Amino acid sequence: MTEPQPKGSPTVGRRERKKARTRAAIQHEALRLFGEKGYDRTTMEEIAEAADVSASTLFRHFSSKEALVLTDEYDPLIIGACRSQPAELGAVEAIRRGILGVFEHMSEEALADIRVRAELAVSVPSLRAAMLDQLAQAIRDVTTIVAERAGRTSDDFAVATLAGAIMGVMLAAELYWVEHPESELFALVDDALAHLERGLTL
Amino acid sequence: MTEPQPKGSPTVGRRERKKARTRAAIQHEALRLFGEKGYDRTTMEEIAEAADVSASTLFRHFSSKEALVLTDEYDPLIIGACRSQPAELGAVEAIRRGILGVFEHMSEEALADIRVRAELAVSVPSLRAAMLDQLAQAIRDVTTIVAERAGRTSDDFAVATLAGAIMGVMLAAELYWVEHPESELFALVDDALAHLERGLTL
DNA sequence: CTCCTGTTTGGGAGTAACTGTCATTAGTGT
DNA sequence: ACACTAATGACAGTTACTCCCAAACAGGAG
Repeated sequence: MTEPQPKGSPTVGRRERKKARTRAAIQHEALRLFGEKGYDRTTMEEIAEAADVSASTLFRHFSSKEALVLTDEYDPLIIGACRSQPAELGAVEAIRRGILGVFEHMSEEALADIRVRAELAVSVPSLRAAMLDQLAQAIRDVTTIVAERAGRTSDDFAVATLAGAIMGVMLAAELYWVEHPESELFALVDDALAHLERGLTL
Repeated sequence: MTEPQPKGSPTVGRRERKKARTRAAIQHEALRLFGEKGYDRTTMEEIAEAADVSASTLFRHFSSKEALVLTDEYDPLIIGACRSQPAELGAVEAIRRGILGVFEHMSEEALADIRVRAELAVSVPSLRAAMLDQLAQAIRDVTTIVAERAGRTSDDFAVATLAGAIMGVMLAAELYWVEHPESELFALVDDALAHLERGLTL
């Protein structure tokens, strides 16, 4: 066990850096091509070509074409942010603040990226479909958070129901956002969760 | 314009009946094979073989492998049932009664079918994914119903939020049901919507 | 520097879900 | 019986994805 990172590099050696760069390059080229030519009209081979890697390598980094669009690193951040909210807050409020906290610290670039992905994810059937896997994972995560704050187990049906409602209103916000381009995602998510906390009265 | 249906046949002629029978046979064999061999280990050709049709015909009836599991005829029934609830009921209550009304009139066989599908839809990634398309459509349908009852437009964000919450709690009920086989789907859906109407208090 | 080890990559063969086309068959209205 | 349309079948082609094996390469030990 000699020191793993001798100098400035905070995480790892050249190997992993190269890997990360390759991965980023692939995703970058993929999103570019999807934007230029359309998702369906872009083949995995073209993406591999553009990123100057073999098709094998592409599939090792991204297990599916959908993953090229849907993969991001925000979910763990949001979960952490929700968890670290003051304990006296209710679950919905904690999640609301957690989400908005993460959004606030994002660059304009990253936000634009999210919008592109969301538009793709809504307009391309196979992507729209693949999103549910993310949604299901999100429901599980939310269930855990809700259970923690309520002092109940994740098996509690009331907890599951609330988690479902939370993800439901957030999904509705996202869909509304894509259909109304002039709106702002944060504001909608904020509104939706606030509306939920007030009991969804019309 | 001579009379389309001369005798007792309420809808159509032999051609469409045959078509419907072929379609039903395909789906039946598909679900059987999926149950026996597993979804991934069953090919479209095997299904075509088992239903005694060509692969072409299979794809004409079901545009994708997922559609074989996810296609059903209940959504329009449920929508109709919700619409025909007394006008004085709130949206959530109308939907609750509409859904339970349809479920009540279903045979044990049909219910078992639904269970098999739900289990497949949860356990098989590509199906889990494809469900979101159904979910999105359901959210749109629910949005319409909610808007009607609230005397608002479908563009109203509060309406969209409520619709999202309704589908969210129903999805949560379905997921809970699959994870807790001893529970009853109706009861869970009923509970979930009732919980929602009471404001999702823990 | 040199060898050794484990990881990343590339290449190629193979599978299976689709797609499109065209000829054939089978119901339907006249 | 005859024409018309809808359903089917057969076939070739595309593409996402998997498996496998060999080459290149980074990192540590002698």
